[in-house]
Amino acid sequence: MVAEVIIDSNVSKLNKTFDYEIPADLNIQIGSRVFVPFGSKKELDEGIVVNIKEKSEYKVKQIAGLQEEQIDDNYIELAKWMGHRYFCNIAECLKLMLPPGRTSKNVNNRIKEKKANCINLAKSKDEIKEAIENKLIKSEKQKRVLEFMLNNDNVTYQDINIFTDATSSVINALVKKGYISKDEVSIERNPLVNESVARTEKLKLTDEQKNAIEQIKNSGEYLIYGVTGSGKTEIYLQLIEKNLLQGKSSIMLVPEISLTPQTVNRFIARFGSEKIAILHSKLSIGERFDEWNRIKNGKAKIIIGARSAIFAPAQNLGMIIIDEEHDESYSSEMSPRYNTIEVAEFISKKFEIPLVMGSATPDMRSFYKAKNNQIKLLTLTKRANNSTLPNVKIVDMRNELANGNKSMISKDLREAIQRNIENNHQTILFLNRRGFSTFVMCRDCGYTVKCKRCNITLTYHKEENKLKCHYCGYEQKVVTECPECHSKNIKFFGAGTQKLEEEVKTMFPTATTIRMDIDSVSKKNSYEEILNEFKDKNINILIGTQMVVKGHHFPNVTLVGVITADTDLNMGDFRASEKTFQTLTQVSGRAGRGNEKGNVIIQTYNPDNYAIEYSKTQNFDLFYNTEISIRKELKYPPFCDIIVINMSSKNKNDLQVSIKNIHSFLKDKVINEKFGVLLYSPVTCPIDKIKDRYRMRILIKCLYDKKMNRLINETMNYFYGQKNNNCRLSVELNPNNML
DNA sequence: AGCACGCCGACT
DNA sequence: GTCGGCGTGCTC
Repeated sequence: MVAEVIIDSNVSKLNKTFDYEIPADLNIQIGSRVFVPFGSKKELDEGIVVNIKEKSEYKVKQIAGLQEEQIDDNYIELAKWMGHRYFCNIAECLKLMLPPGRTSKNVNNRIKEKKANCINLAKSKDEIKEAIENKLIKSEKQKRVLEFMLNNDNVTYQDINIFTDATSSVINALVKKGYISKDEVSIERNPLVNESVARTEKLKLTDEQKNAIEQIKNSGEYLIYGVTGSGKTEIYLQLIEKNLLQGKSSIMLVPEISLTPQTVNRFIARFGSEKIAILHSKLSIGERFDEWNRIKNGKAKIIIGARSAIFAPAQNLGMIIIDEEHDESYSSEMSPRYNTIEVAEFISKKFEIPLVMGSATPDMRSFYKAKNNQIKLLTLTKRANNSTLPNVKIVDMRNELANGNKSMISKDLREAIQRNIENNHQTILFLNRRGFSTFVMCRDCGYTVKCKRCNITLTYHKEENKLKCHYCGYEQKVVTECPECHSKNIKFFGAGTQKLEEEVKTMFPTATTIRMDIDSVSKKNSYEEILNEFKDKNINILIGTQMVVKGHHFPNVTLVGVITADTDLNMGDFRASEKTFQTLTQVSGRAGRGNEKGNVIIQTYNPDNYAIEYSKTQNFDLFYNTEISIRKELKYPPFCDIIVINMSSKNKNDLQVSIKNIHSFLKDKVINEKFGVLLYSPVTCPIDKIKDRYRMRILIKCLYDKKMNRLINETMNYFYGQKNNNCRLSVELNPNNML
């Protein structure tokens, strides 16, 4: 028998199967993880069997080894489907489904690498010995483990992990073997066991909630559409419980940013931590490995995680829940650029289980499907705790300017903040732009300081007194003289969170403030710490970017101020209105979650824009009706799909030649085969250069069907089949942002 | 991606 | 003569 094997490689040219003979003594199935000789390499390559057949037309080599765990064949199909749909290597997709930390190269190589990493200089056993003898290893514990590795040939990757990301099972194994004393094991590595949470019982449901739970029985897709506070989470909890009683597991996805202890604790309180596994990006490889295994061996039946948790090896999966389904983080920006909702749809169809999505501001696509009965719509109109929606006031900033107020804060907002401080209530100010000011310009010649690598205006950061590129992270000193005309008349325009914080401090000298954006989060405190400090110390004003928008519950926050609602509107993307409405609705939802009625003040230069106007009453239906007719007229999703073919190169000319070539290839096909598609000419990307690479793209509007899929895959094969002058090509399906 | 093969210039 | 630079092409 012959196995078709996908070789573990990200190289486009190797994105196909290779045939290998199955030796009689190995039990090889579809999904088996194997070691195979490949090319003229000395080391074996890792591969995954995706098909088995009688004969091969090639002269085949033999499979050299087999690893224990294997991938469920349904997931092999998923990987194949993803590879085609999202134009990436099947191997890359398969990696998402493998145990964490065991994703590349063969075991020997990984151990070598880890050994090299852990002592930073050793590449072989001799070198490790030498390092130990010469006392280059400082920690006694490390030394003992290194000796352990030297004396044992069958040391596993997990054992080696102890230097960077030890798993609790490895630590325990090493303790048992006497290589580490018990006292040395101070790290409790289960990400959940941090505090004991008091158990909660089922809450009493409203009729709407009851109805929703009753309706969600069979396989199919469901959209729970309900305003903030309408009790979606309680529905999830009770659905999961139903599954649990039938011995089935559930996957619940939440946006990365709202995967906080508060969210998780609510589930622990209901089900206890033993049954729950958490997966998110902040976990170390070791922690992830432990959680993965608890899922795989069936101990954890409730899987809560960010998008990649959709690939968790759930046993007897009974349901998938996607909370805040409109959230951008469900579309992967990195290869493989998959859409989590689509992957979940695939899995739910395959296993014939319900897919439950929830949002207060559903994605246009989902809601359109719901209106057309492709998704079952379950509406929650009432807030569960009977709290009322906040009062929303829209302030026209053009009038402020006319009245001589040059500050970022309008008169109305200033007065409201003042009242809030006096009443000892908290305020959140939202500004979707970090840094101090957006750009630095010479007033005499109009020169603006840009990143040489990305061609993006640099942002001034006052604390560090530096100019930063928000795309590549490049930093430089502040200019005091124009490099072009040598004028000293340099001015800082626009305003970010840092500047806002400064203005707030001047305006309210006695108030306490705290800032939350990428800069303050990554520097000193974690995201969690900032929010806790805000809550526990009853800090007057929290100033932040998008981060403050999602899913937190602050009972004492009664005022939310949106400094500029227009940021998203002006970004030149067909989703601009949708994003604006979503953001405003979400940010408004932060106000008045306790007993006090909340107030929201939205500052804008476009008070008549429908996205802003409808967010005042959080009227999604009204917004949807307006937006959907615009989408239909201009032929945008959900009435079509958008495919973007991105190309980049360090050489501008090579890029132009290459992309023209691809464009004419596409054009011929489209004309000859009479596709109903709109193929646009190659254009320079809005950001024309990132990290020294020039960027151009071709946009295609079409219905992304099998025929279109084949055309794009043919185009990619055509590109990779010729010399490509250091040009890179990547294709995105319905990308999040069009920059 | 590796790795080999092969074609050409540089150097003992 | 042969060592090594890297352009080209293949991997079941």
